Amino acid sequence: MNEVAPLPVVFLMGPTASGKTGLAVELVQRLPMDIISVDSALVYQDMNIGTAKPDADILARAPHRLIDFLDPALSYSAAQFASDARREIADIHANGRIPLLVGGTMLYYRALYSGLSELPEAVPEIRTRIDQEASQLGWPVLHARLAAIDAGAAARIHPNDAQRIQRALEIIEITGEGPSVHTDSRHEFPYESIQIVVNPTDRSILHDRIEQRFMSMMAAGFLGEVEKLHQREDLDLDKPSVRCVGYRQLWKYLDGEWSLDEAVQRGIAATRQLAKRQLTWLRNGFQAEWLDATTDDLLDQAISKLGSLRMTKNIGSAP
RNA sequence: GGCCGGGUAGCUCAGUUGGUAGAGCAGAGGAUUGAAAAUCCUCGUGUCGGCGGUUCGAUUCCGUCCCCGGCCA
Repeated sequence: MNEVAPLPVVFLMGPTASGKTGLAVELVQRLPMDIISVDSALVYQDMNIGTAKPDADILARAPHRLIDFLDPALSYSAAQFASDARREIADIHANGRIPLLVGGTMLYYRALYSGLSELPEAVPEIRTRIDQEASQLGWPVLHARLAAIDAGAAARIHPNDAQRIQRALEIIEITGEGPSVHTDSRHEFPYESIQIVVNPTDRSILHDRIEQRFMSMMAAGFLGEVEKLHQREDLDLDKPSVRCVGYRQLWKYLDGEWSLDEAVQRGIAATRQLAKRQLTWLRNGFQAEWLDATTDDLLDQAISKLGSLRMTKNIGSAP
């Protein structure tokens, strides 16, 4: 085998409303790059306004892969993303171009970069059954059951964390063994990655942007978009799509639980909380270059970070 | 102008039979392996509206003033 330098991949990360998409669109118009979205909400069809999905105009100039292909009744997953993204990366490289991964779903970046263990995928019937058991016995009982089978996993999962207890029990049911015995098969990322974070230095600027964006979503017909989903018989608050920030809160307004004003205020708060969690990931889970989203020459700064990239397969950064 | 309620954490409010106070929400930090825009954990000192008085001690009782509601003029 001849020594071939790894092909480049760029991660453009940041919290919601930080301006990632705008920067990405400018980048692909100047560099030979193609965008792959890394976003668990943009995958859904018929969810455009509330997810801040790029419009047709922008997509014409800067096509995005892995958006707008899944019905809101269906679930996606980090594992499916990792697999889809690997396929798209290979395709873009085959065209002699550089994949620009843009988005705010940090677990997806991690699944792609570090890999996931060999674990079975979700089985809805099992989850439903575990939910029913939990409603009768309570999650602490199920947590105790997990502890008896896999003490390590139980120690890692808080007794109140229903979602993770359920997942662990699901793995046990399918494989006959606890999650701990399956969790050591991560891989090396086979590409040279450049990781960039865009974020306003001052949190209050991000908060203002989030509020303004939510208000313009409302002005653009966000409620009508949620109403259409609400009318469907096959959607409810248990669906990952409906749980998306903003959608969940407007859904509760449509259910008559909250006033519209309360739903909007809670939607804005939920978006700020999302941004905070994203920043926690970015601070602790990656070693990226941070750029101030509010700076005038953001594009130039980003381009200079990418200066060392090579497009073709046989030219890499020298050893 | 009179009467009745209220004025306590950024917001909504609880409470202290007088020993300087606590919830929810918001906010901050953290975790994160097939739901991840999800799920979960941790973090609460603030002239208890102002000024006087009673008291060893007042946010709590009394007086007075200010502000916000409601009713009556």
